Amino acid sequence: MSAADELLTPAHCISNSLQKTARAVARIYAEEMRASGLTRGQFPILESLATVKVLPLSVLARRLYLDRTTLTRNLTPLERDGLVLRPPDPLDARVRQVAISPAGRRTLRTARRGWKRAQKRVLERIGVDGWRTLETTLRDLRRAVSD
Amino acid sequence: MSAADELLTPAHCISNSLQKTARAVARIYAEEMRASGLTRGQFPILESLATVKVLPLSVLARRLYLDRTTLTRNLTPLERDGLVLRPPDPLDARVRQVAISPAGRRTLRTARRGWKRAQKRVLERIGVDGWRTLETTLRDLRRAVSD
DNA sequence: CCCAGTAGCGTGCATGTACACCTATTGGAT
DNA sequence: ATCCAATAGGTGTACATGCACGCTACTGGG
Repeated sequence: MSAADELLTPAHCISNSLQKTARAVARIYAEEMRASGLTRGQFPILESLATVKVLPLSVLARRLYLDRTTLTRNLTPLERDGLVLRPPDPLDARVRQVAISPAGRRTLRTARRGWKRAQKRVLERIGVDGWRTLETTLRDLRRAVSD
Repeated sequence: MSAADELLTPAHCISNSLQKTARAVARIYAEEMRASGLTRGQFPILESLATVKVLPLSVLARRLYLDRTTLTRNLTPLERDGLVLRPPDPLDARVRQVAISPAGRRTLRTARRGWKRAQKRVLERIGVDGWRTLETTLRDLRRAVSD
């Protein structure tokens, strides 16, 4: 009888706990960013692209802890709206790179205002130090389950 | 210039951090539970129903931090496969209750074995004490943003 | 130089997520 | 008794997620 047996009952499911919390928090961000036209899923994609020229799809997917095929789908509306470009890699015809467009940068600047409001709202509830600690814990957890 | 200004840049997005971690962790559970036929989203629904007779849809949705209409969709495959029932409330014709069926309980028992393997795998990585702390933090965060 | 193996991507399918909008029922106010 | 605001729920639409499968292009050993 290990001391951790209690944690091996479904009420303590790590996956569900994360999922529920992600849903609850995501509502705040979705609400504040609605006017920008970007969803809470599209925003991190554009943010990742903002500081680089181009990235292969697979590399971007890994950074976002997203399945490669999921990222392909998520890029569809962004490409349709002209916010991202998909140039080929001149050195390897298999690779389709991803890049943010000028229109994408403009949309991103607008969305950042709503994002900041949401981040502030949640930070007020959780506390700055609380988030610093939690952020580290979550990053460690992601890495621990992804090797 | 507040000490928290650094946390108000998108690289420190609380929503995305939770979302990424939830995706990374969910893969472990999906992998271990695949054979049971239950998804990582269906499992918490059946678990919630296992300890009660019936629940109104809205009450169940609130407990899972799910939008009411999302739960309606998520119940569709469960009802189709005979794992949940949707009896009417004899006292209020507007209410459609949700209940687990005997077949649902059988499936749930099988799925729990896979779930336990996944939970063990993640607990090994994060550590028992790490999860105790994180679990509390996440529950507090959910409640803080949901009032 | 050729081809087997592999790497990078996209699509079909099923499920997950939530907002806008709709219908039906209820219970209280008049 | 009637009306109506509030409540419970479902549907249309759009985006999110990832597995199975298949295609094309590169790569390295013979």
